[in-house]
Amino acid sequence: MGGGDRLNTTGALEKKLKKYFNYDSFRKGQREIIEDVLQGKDVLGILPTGSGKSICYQLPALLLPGTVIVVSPLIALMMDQVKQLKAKHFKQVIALNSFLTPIERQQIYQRLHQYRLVYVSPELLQQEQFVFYLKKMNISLFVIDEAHCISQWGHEFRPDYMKLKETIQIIHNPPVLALSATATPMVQQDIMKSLNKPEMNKHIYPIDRKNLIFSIRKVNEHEEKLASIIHLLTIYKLPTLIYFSSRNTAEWMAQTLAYEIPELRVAFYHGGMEPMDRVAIQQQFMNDQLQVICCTSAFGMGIDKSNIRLIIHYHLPTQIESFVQEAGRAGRDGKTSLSILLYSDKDFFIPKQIIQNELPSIEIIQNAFRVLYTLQKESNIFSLTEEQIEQLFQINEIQWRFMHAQFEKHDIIRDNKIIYDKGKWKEAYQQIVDNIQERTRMKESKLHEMLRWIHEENCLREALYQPFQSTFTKPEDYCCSNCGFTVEQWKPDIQTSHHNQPTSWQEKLQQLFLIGDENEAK
DNA sequence: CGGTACAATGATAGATGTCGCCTTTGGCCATGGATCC
Repeated sequence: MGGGDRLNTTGALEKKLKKYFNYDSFRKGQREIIEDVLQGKDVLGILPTGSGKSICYQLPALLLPGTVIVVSPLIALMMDQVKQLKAKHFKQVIALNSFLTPIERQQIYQRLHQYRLVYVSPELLQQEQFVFYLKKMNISLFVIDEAHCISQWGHEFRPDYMKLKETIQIIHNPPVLALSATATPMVQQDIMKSLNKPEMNKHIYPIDRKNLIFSIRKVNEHEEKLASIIHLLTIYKLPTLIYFSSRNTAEWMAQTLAYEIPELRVAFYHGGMEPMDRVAIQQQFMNDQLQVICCTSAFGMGIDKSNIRLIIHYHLPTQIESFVQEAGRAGRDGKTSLSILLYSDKDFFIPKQIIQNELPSIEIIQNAFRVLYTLQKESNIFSLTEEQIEQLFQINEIQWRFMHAQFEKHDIIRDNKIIYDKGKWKEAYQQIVDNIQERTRMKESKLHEMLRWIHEENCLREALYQPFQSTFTKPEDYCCSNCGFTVEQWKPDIQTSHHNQPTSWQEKLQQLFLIGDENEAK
């Protein structure tokens, strides 16, 4: 491609950007990624939150012939994006999910090629019927949004994330764009490996946030945590998230706080709640009708509230990546915000247990092979209900998902049939066991990394970002509790965070037109 | 003892009735979209 062509392309890019998204210029990273994408290269993009990642595929969707497929981890995220695009008069876009009736779904499948942008879950990509239609289409780009989910969820919790590489093959190898706001070099490697794309063009930008203050407070008893939280919430009436590793504790804290601080508007949020309730709580928090949410890790992805000022960790996550994500939900507007982790030595046990429960034990694997062998002798058809599986294999649903994915991977179960081969089974058993041991070791070392950070004596900021990138920006004023910061000296900017502050007419108009946050975050 | 999602299915309680039925004022039946496991 000659220089002249390049210039024309660039001009066209900006024109489209203005026309469809009403931005005058690109933000850092966007142009570089889009140019690579338009040239058909495979791209891995790590851009900080609020930097307009979605433009990186939405704009190419308008320019490229054919359809762009976007793999998204949450239905709510897909719906949100589609809503925003439709408000911008980008109509050839759809989110496919279980909210559609089977009839609607059929109709959409048949005219799928008419859409420029199609959002799907990784699970849907395993539906044969859906892939049947995809195969016949011209797919110009295959996007994985929130690509760290491959690494974070794909190995056990949502194994369909690990099958994306097969889908990419089946739909005739379109260019791939993987995007995330949080990925250590290790996670980047994992993403590229699981997509079977070792040669992706990397566009990595720093993700450190200089407006966040990091603070760790060590306590002896849980009562001290409660006292600390009550103290903090009495001083600071700010949009706040408190993270827990257990649903019960989150509920208990919400109730206790409501009792202890009567004027506080507080709620709890976790994955075990009704979908309707979850949406309601989230909305009330967004609209500043709720000030504090006691939540598990279920609360976060897709929460686009710019003025969260305080993140408290009552429990510690199993890895630094999760902590950075959760703490990073504060101060999206760039204003100084505070992350406080409350730690007692006993807390080590919870993440340790969670890690242990994620994968089946060796005994369970042995038993599973025995059970499968017995079943296979009677009939090679594998059809059991969930209850039967839990009974026979002594396993929970999540562990079974992992096992089932492993059995399919090693060709022990195929199309609900058990295929017996002594040699193959023996080898598969060894590989599965090795895999589990390796994964568990890795998780434990990640937990230790988290604990090492908690016990760090030098700058917390430096130690926190060190696994992610080589450099970071040191703030002028407050840095962390190891660099002389104490909670008492913090004077947050109350102006923008107080719920009674009237929003400007521009903001109201923006909300009305569902234009989203992309203009505000600087 | 502890956490994350999606899709697809079957059971269930509650609303509806392009003039539902029968009769007088609600009770009963078939139907098929939400909701809960």
